[in-house]
Amino acid sequence: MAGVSAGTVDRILHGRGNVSEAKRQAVEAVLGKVGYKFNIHTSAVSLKRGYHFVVTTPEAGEGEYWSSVIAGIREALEEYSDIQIQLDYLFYDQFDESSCRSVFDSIPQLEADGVILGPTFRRETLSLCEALDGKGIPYVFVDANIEGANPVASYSVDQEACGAFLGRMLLAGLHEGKKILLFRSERRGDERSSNTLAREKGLTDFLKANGLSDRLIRSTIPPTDDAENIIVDTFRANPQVQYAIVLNSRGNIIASAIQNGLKSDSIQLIGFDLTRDNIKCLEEGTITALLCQRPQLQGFSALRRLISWLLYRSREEDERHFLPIDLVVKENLPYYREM
Amino acid sequence: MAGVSAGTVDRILHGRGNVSEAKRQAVEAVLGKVGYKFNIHTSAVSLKRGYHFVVTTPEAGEGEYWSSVIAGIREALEEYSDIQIQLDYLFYDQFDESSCRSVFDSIPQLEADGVILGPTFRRETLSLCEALDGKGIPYVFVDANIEGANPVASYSVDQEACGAFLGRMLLAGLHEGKKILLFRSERRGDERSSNTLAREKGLTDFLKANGLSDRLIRSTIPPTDDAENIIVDTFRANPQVQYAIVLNSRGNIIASAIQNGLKSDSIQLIGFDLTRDNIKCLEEGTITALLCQRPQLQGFSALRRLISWLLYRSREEDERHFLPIDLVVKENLPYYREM
DNA sequence: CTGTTAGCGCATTCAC
DNA sequence: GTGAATGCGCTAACAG
Repeated sequence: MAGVSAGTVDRILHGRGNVSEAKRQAVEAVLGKVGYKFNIHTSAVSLKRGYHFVVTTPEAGEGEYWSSVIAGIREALEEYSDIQIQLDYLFYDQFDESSCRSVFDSIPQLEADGVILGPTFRRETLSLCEALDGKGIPYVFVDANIEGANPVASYSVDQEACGAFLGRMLLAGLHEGKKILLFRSERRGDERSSNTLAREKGLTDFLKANGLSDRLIRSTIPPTDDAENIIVDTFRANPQVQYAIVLNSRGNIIASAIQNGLKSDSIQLIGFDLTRDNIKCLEEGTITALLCQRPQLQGFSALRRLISWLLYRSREEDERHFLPIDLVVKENLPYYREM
Repeated sequence: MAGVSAGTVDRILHGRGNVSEAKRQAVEAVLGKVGYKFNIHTSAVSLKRGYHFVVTTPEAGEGEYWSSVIAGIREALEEYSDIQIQLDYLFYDQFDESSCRSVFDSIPQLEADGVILGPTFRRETLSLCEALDGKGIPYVFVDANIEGANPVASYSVDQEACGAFLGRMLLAGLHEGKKILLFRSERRGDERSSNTLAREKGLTDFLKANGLSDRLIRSTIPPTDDAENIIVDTFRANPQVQYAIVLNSRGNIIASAIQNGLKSDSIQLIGFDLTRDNIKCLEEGTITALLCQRPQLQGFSALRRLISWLLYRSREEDERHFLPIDLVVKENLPYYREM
């Protein structure tokens, strides 16, 4: 239609240059007129080369949060199995900044075609992103977005909204004179994760807005072996507690403490994430509800985005994607096998 | 690898016959060994023919439940835009059995390649399915499964689990001595929908199991113009009500009644489905929570399943798919734009 | 029953 | 700068 060959159209589609301005305009006019849509699958078939991606996240123990993200990445790999993709997984210790640094430092030298990045430490992440920017290597964030970096996209949930959502649940169920006990976990050398902090901010803002601030009691889970005893003591010292809250995925620890030390079933426990341990607690009824953030979909979307970026430099307006926040209880759990 | 031509492999892959047993076995052995995976997209490209599907559901007014299902179908159409698909939409009146019958009766003559079916009336549905079975036309259910039919697949949620889920929410929040007011809607000539009945069963079973049966009050929304007054009167007659429940997508009607006639903000209203009216109520705070059943994903999955069935006779073990049950409140609503 | 040929949208290579 | 030729997985049409 534009009087040019397939080769020229291909050069235009991929912005490879070596095309005269006149032909470019002619072809783009036709493309618009016929509503051309790039076909990523036939493209992949004829594409000879493969891609090499690096995936770097905190260690993903079986049944834990990050392994769901990885599972999502694997599903995308399956979905796009017509494309030859090699993945390198580089895990770091999310409680050890120097472990993160040494892993991140090694990544730019790998000359990957793209990186999927589960960030924890802001400084290390920014330094890695800067190096990747310098080499023109695209990267995508999962689980959290880091301000100041230039990712192709990020897939996470609005953590403050999570906190507010949690507040809404409490508001709906809190009885006259009862209290909310919020457990923070304290771990070796760990400044608390930014996700957890954002959740707490969302929660406290919500409680304040609804006049419930004085119902909130804060407590700390020590990293020591006698944590369970201390948790039990905290509950004993606060018999008015109706809700126990844990803002990370370790709700199962509180569940065991209640179960073993308190033998109470009047306390409602709300936690985060469908980890294997948490699922078990939900089934047994020792955890009432979990807030979840579609980790599989995060991983899936991240890899898909890298592929579409590399095969076709598709740009979108807002590349900060916020995924839904799900509430999972015993009754809807069986249907929450993601995707 | 099996010493046969592409044509023979193609015949085997699609079970088109005209292949000797020996070659079939040889090829299938190789297929298994190399982990062959059918590529639906390149298949579609070389496929000359298009497909013609019929979609038949209750009328899908803008912003209503069924329009989300349709939206999901449209998304799948987009996703598989490399395949030429023509869709015929045939809507019927879900409160008028004879409307359904006349629409369903016309479908077998259309000689479609496949049908997506949103069932309401059991008898009409079974009769249509029988006709389609006779013609070898595949069909997929959305929103509900009808026992006795032979669909390629069905995509719905477990409605009893929905009811139990709802019960769980009530159990968590119900205060001492407070009541639950369940509204049933009564409409012209309408036996109540089987989905609504299943939800009610799930709810009542749950309440009974948790010793809350005596907290439940049942009421009826008449189909008349003075419905709002009657609803208000019901609330006035039951001042102990803490929760109001509507098991269909018309929760917004109760919301207006409370808002206009009662001016109370102490009643928590829980409904179903992210319809436009319900979304508005959620944002305004007149509805506390909605249970949702991924209507878009239902539609999307249904069309995708028909395509994969026709392009490749992929069989799966259990083709009764139960989608997740989501809880949406004001705080997570912004992130629930499906898919 | 089976193989060959042509062609789908796409990417690459190479000659001009 | 540009177009022609080749090949990817796949299906269709046809010859034998």
